[in-house]
Amino acid sequence: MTKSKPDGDNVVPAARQLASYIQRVENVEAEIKAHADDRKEIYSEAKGNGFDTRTIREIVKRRKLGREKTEERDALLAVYETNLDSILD
Amino acid sequence: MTKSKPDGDNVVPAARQLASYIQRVENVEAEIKAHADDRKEIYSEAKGNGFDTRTIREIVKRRKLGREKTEERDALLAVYETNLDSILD
Amino acid sequence: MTKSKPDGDNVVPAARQLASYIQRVENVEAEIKAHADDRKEIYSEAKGNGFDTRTIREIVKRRKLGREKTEERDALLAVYETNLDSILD
Amino acid sequence: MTKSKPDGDNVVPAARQLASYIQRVENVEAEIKAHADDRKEIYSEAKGNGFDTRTIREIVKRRKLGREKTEERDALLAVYETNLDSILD
DNA sequence: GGCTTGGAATAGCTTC
DNA sequence: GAAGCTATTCCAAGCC
Repeated sequence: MTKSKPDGDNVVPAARQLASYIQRVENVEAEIKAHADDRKEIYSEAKGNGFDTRTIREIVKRRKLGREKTEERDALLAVYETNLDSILD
Repeated sequence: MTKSKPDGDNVVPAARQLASYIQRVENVEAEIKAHADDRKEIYSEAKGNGFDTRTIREIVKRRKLGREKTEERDALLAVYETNLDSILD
Repeated sequence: MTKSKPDGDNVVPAARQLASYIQRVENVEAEIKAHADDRKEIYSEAKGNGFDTRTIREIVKRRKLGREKTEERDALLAVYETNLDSILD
Repeated sequence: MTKSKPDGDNVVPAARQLASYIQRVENVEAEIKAHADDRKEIYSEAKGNGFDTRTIREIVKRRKLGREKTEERDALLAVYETNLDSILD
């Protein structure tokens, strides 16, 4: 036997550490949820004022991606669609 | 004509309002991302200390669901699996 | 007691039915997986021939949505972005 | 100029190839959708006969994972939850 | 081999 | 309350 100390010295600290991780995760998830609720409210308010939330979401995405990449993707899409126009549909 | 005011009095305010929504969404998304990064770090730290993050995630989920519902689901799963044991595999 | 028949007359048939559902689901999921693998191969081949798979995926989505709705969405996005141009960034 | 041939000799074949990929993808996606609908119907039928579809889905997942891994995960979850019992809640 | 993108599934919200 | 849509989460695979 390599140790004479009771399990409590190993297991319990590990359990406490595990509990700590779980509570920390639960705390940050509570924050995330609060902000997600805020966002939902913003969209709800925008919708109430006649804006299309889908389009707003898309704009937010495009801005996050960056103007340059967004334009590249738009351009490539246009090329592909132009080429297809004479063939499909 | 019901209005003599130029469009600017309508369109521009709408544009400003749209811009405001977008910025508010971007602000809360920045907060969400910060907290999500925190959570990722907690899991990373837990993993570094030998914990299984998948299991921790599952526990977090089960706690969020509540003890009662969790136990109900466990019980039902056990029933179904017991019944299947004599038939499948 | 409302019934003198052994449980087997109720439980076992239910268990058999449950097993049947599970196997039917597993069968269709095998089919789905096979086709999903096919799709992956097609994209892989397209990529090997120099096509951008992200753009192809987007085109597939747009075609699924339908030309009309796609154009509506594009148009609304353009309006929103034009209005924002003078305000944000 | 390295080539005297008209663009058509390059662009159009590429366009045709692109169109071919798109149609092949659309074909396999139609198959996938058909099978996904089948699966939905199976679950719907199971539900109509009193089964809990969430539990059936879980069983299908567990069987896909394999008995061994499933039992390992269950065991680890039990260990973690036992250790937490004395600390959290 | 890890990390980041992409796909699938689940769950929640919205709409009818 | 059912059904579609959206968003998030989870998992796998491909890239670095």
